[in-house]
Parts: sequence; structure tokens; C-alpha cells
Amino acid sequence: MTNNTIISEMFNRIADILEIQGESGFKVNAYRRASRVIEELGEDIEQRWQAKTLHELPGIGDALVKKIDEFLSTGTMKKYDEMMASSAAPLVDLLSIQNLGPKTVALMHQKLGVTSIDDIIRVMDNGQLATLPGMGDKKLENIRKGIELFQAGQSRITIGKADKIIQHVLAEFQERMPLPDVTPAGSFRRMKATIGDLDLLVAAENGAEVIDVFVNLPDATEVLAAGDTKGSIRVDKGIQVDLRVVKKNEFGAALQYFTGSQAHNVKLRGIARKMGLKINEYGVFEGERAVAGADEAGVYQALGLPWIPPELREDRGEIETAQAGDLPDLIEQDNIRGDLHVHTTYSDGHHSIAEMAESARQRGYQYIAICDHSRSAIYANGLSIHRLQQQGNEIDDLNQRFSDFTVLKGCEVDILPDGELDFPNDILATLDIVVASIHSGFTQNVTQRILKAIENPFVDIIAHPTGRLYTKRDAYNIDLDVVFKKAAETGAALEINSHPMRLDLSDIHTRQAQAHGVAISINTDAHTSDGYDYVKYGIGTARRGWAEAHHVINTFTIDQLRAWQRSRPKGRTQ
DNA sequence: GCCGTTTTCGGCCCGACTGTTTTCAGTCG
Repeated sequence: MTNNTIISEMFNRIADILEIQGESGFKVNAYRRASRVIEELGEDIEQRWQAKTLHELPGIGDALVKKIDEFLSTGTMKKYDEMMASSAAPLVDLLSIQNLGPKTVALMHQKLGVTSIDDIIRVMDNGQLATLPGMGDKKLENIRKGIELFQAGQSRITIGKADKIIQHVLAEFQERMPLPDVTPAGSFRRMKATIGDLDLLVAAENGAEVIDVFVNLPDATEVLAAGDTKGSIRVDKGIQVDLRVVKKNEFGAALQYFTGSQAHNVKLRGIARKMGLKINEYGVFEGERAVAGADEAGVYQALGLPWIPPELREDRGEIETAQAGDLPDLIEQDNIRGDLHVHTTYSDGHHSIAEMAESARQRGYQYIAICDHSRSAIYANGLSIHRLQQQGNEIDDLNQRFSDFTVLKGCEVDILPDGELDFPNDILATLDIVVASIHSGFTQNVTQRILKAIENPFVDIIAHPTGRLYTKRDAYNIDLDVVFKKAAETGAALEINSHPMRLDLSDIHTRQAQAHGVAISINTDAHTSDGYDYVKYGIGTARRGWAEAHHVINTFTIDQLRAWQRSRPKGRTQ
């Protein structure tokens, strides 16, 4: 774990405990904000500490600088230790249970000595919990449901899964109530890699009727709330979907509000307050008078800002950048001209080279690179040198058929546990594109192996650089900072792998890579022709990483791509 | 605990829904 992660988690834990202790919510929020800022910091906090620039970080004041300083110089933090020694400390895990907040947890602890889920179940079953003030049958039932959900292990889902769910719910809803203004909001609209719950927004006058249709959808396995303007259901596997209804002239304000992020919105509200305005989900108000609300751009305009793309709305400097008129011209899906990491039936893909090529061509692409696995990837039917050459011949034949499309000969070559590549250089030299990646030896010198691969002049792209698989596997222990420096030096590109379980590089890493001047390649790693669809998630991640089209090599034409290869400081031509 | 062209003290985003309440607290986002 990095120091950033450790300190971020310490602050968050302190916030949890303070909240249970009934401390001022503002103090609790101060710790939470600092925790988030440090977690998302695109650099090692130790560097800032040494440079004595910690206090420049938003939300980090004198008191927190002191605590960070204490931790980095001594390895401990007195405040944290005190908090962890308090009687409230064991209760923080209970906060993850839905319908159970700090007030209730503290009350159960004080009156009944509850410190664990088992304790809660015990006092629920023996009737003691019902004796507490404000504890009615329904509240007990909701807590019981919350515990069941928690024990089922429900947590965040990938954006790919969220996409499927939301499309299905939308289709069911539109079938029963076709309305023009229905749209997803929330972290899904911001294209976050993982989604906690889903938000939908509808413009309509008959709120209660809309909500009634929504909570009665076949997809709804449980109804959590049903009011006049807000409904909340649970669908498949416990995912919560909220729907809000607003009037048409409020739609922009509501879309802005429900897209978030919370941190972004809090900052906007602060700006509004200073301007003597008030902003909520119904509009921007000067006194009683609405000055904006129908469309989202108008809401930002009322605050003196240009419209900010949803993917940037994380309070990572986008508001200040917008105020300065410096927002990036973010990459769009239409900018993508090819895919540089595609599999076929030669290894573990499910479609032929011709099928993959034709599908890409129909999508308007100009090229793809066939990058099947190399010989050591036994699990994935990796190619021997002989089969790689056969494949090359097939690609040559296929290219004869196209005048407007190019199939590039490539390979996803394994970086072996000893740091060598799985094919010798004289073989790699016969290929148009070489993608290198780690598929084994996840704990062995990963950084050194990747550095060595980057130094090989034939390697154009490092695929899925951190190896993280959402909900299955953490990233390798890799020092990305030195990887970025080396990639900038040789001109090798790093991949944003668009598969929703990967999205690797992440948004934050993408922004960091860019800051180092590293080229990016947004690939799908498609194993079927449908796999190209995943590019939208890669694009979303790139946009969240503030990437513009010129940062991304597969926005280039085929000629520009080849020129890029020749221009690399330490690429194959030198 | 943070922060400051309204403040170095006194603010700190704002509202919906639920449940247990005769006017509001807790939770959530």
C-alpha cells in the first residue's frame, strides 16, 4: 500500500469514528475531503511532503499538514491511534450497512452495548432493539434488510454491467411511458469505472404517475421509496436504481445536480453563494427568481463558467481550469481511427481475422492490429513462431482485398517472469505493431520487467499496465512513476485497455501519464467483433483522465501512426 | 478541520423520503 492510500484511509477512518462520536459534521467532512484529495492525488504524497507543498492541496490546512508530517516522519499518527483506541472504533464497519447511520449505531452501542453485526441480530431477535426510542417495526425491518444486503457482499459493479442494467431498465420504462427527456445521470454519466447505484432523470409534469410506473417495472425486485418526485428500486442482484422527476424547465439544473460528483457540486454551490445565488436541483436562483435551470450549460453560465463535460466533474481542478478558460478539448469516440489490440481464433478470440477486420471496417475504422497471444500463453492458445508467420501470410492476403482498410500484423507478446519477451527481436521485427504485457509472475519484479520491455525498441505499446481486474484482482505492485518516465524517454505508448473489468490505465493514471508526456493507446482487447463496443468505456476513462485526441495514437491515420513509430526517440528505426 | 474581494470568526450545499413523529430526526445522495 502506498503512503497515499494509508493516509487517505486513516483520515477516512478518523471521520467515521468522529461521526459516530457525534462530532460536528463539518469536521467530519473536512477529514473526508482530505481523504479523497489524497487518494486521488496523482503523485506520491511523500514528494509533496519533502517539497513542503502539502498545504497547497485543497482541504489540507495546518492541522492536517501536521498529522501527515507526523505520520511520514514517525510512522504513526497520534490522533489516529487515539481514535482507534476509542470505544467507537469497532463500530465503523457497521456504517456500511444501509439504513444504518452514525446516530443509530451510536445509540445501539450506548444503550445495548452493540459492537458487531452479530450483536445487532441478537438484540433484534431478543426484542431489546425495539425498546430504543424511534425504533418501530419498519425501521427494524429496514435494518434487517440492510444487514442481509451487506452479508450478500453487494458492492460496486463495473460500468459495463451498469450499462447493461440501465439500458434494460430504460427499455422497460420507455415501453410503458415513452417520454422524450429520460437520461442516466450520476457516476454512470461521469463514466466512472465502477458504479455504486444508478440514477435516472425524467422531465414530466405527472411525477406521481411516472414514479408509479417506475416502481412497478418487471425489473424491480424491491421498492425502496416511492414519492411524488423520487422513486427508488432494487433490480437484479441488489443494484439500486433511483429515478427523479422534474419539470421541463428544471431539467438542466436537475441533470447537473444528479450527475455530481458531490464534491464538484459542493464547490459550485460555494461559487453560487459568493455570487449571491442559490443553486439546487430546480435551478439557479437569485432570491426567488430562477435565472437558469432549463439546460445544463445555462446553469454553468449563470455561475460564470463554461459547460464542463461530465467526465471531468470530480473536483480535480476542473472548476478552476474552467474559470481560467483552459478546459481541455477532450477526445471523442469519433476521433478513434483504429484498434491496436485485437484477438482472433488464432489464439483465444472467437472470430477470424477477416471477421474482425470487416466488423472494424463497418465501424468506420481505418485499421486494426491483430495481436494474438505469444507462445508461452498456453492458457490462451498462444501462437508458435510458425503459426505467427502463417497468420502474417493470411493478413497479407486479406490486405489485398482492401483499398480503404489495413490489417496490421501484431502480437501481444508476454513479458516473461524473467523479464525477457516471449519472442526474439528478429521475429518482432517482422511485425507492424508489438504490444507487450504481463500475464504471469504478478509478484515478481513487475516494474523492472516492464521497464525492460519498454526499452526494447520493437515494443510499441504496454498493454493493461497495472493488471488490475475489477472485483477480482488488485494491481501489481508497480512503480508507475518510473514507468511513465521510461515510456516518455523511449516514446513507447501505454494502453488504456477498454474492457470494463480492466480500464487500465485508470483515469488518474492516464492524467499522470499525460503529464509525463507519455503517448496513450485506447484499445479494446476485443476477443469477438462485439468487443469493439467496449471502446466507449476506454474513451470515458481517457476523458476522465483529461486526454485530448492528439495524446492518443489510434486517433492517427495509418500514415500518421507509422510516422509516430518512426519518430519515437528510441523506437525500432534507431 | 478548512477557509476568506462580504469574514482570522463564523460560516460550511441542499433537498427527498421514510418512519415515527404531533413538528422532526435520520439516512441518503
